[in-house]
Amino acid sequence: MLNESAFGTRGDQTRQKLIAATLSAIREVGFSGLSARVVAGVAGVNQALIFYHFDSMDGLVGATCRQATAERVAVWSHELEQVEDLGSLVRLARRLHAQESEEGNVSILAQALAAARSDPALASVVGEALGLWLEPLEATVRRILEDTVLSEVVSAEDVARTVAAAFVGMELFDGVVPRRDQDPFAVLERLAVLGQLALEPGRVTRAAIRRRLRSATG
Amino acid sequence: MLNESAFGTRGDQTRQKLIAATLSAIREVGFSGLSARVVAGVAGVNQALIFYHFDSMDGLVGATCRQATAERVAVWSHELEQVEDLGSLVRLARRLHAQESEEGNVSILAQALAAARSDPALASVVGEALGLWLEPLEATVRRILEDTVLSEVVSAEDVARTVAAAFVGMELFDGVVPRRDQDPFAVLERLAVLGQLALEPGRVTRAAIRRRLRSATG
DNA sequence: GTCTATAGCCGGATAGAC
DNA sequence: GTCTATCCGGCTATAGAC
Repeated sequence: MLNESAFGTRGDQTRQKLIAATLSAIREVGFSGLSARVVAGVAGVNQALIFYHFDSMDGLVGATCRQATAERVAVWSHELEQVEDLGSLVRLARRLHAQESEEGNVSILAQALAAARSDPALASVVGEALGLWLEPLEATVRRILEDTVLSEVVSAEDVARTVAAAFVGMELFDGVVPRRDQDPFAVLERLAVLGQLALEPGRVTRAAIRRRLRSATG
Repeated sequence: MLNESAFGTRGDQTRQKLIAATLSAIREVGFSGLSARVVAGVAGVNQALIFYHFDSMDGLVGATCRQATAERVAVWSHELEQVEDLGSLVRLARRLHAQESEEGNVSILAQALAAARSDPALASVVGEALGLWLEPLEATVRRILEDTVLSEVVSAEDVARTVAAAFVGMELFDGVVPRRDQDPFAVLERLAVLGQLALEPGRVTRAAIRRRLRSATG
């Protein structure tokens, strides 16, 4: 390797080890229990290297958030592109929830989101990360809304935002509120069936919606 | 005052001051920045009193969570009882979001929820607090679903849980993802109009739903 | 019940040898 | 780039006078 900028240099390996260790550390001790000592311990490297490579703990957490999100989005955005109707979206959400929450990834995002409420620096990083998710989701929502009465009632952007927020909220509820039924997405899946039914041409007409909206928005 | 167990004793005043101070402290420095010194400073009492009255910081946070939630629920459950249809529920949610998020209360709940993911003791307290919200909400949802086709498709409990989760998620998104439009609830309000329309008797029949559900749930 | 003082720990971060 | 050693500050929690 004559090129020094190639990947795989020792320093680069350390950086990657630290980022990976940060993720496992959050999974184990949570956002609040995170510390330079814990991360270094998990990574098996010296604690001082965190500050050499990332300047501060905030720097490390930010880098981890960026990279981890980009990786997860890369995996799922491809699947998101195949989705053409509401039912498929809910089924995808169900799979995403099942897999990612087993790995603890959604929980990490949720915790970062909560911590960001009182940490402007983290807020900008998390905002960026969330944008990575919202972009492909918005495209999918736009496709689903296309040619339905909904498209003239709400914007794909607003809906995508609401869907993502609900998804994160459901993740937060897991493990705190005991759940009798096995899967929160079962509810949504059944509602999606009804939604799709209602969206069918002729069932609810554009004229009826316009009339109702006019009288509702006094 | 001959009765020692009456409210208003000095110790009781201190306890209340500490709980109130904990709330303001979380609003100012966030869950992560919370400490005995900060709370005592805000309350204007001695730091050691926290441990005298609440044993530990966890004890203080737990007591605060319990009391603050009970107060908020008491205020809103009355309004929740008046709600009879989807549109009213969304409008109430909008007002609740506007008022409570100005005071930072929902954000506190969201942060507690996130922190609870890696703190079993906090998780049980927060779970209890969330239950206080879910109970009146579930009753309201049950009333809304009554006599609609939805009532045989989903349970009020599941829907209440999903609605609450979405609400908390939207609160978390605030301040992290920049929002172009003024109010996330505007989307829901318009969707509610459509939903109410679709629920009208005759529009989507029970028979149609059963048929569709059977073919969807392969 | 409330105060002062302090023990004891763990956190982020740095200096400087290698 | 990596290591050892260390500073310093903030944290929870307690002991003991009042």
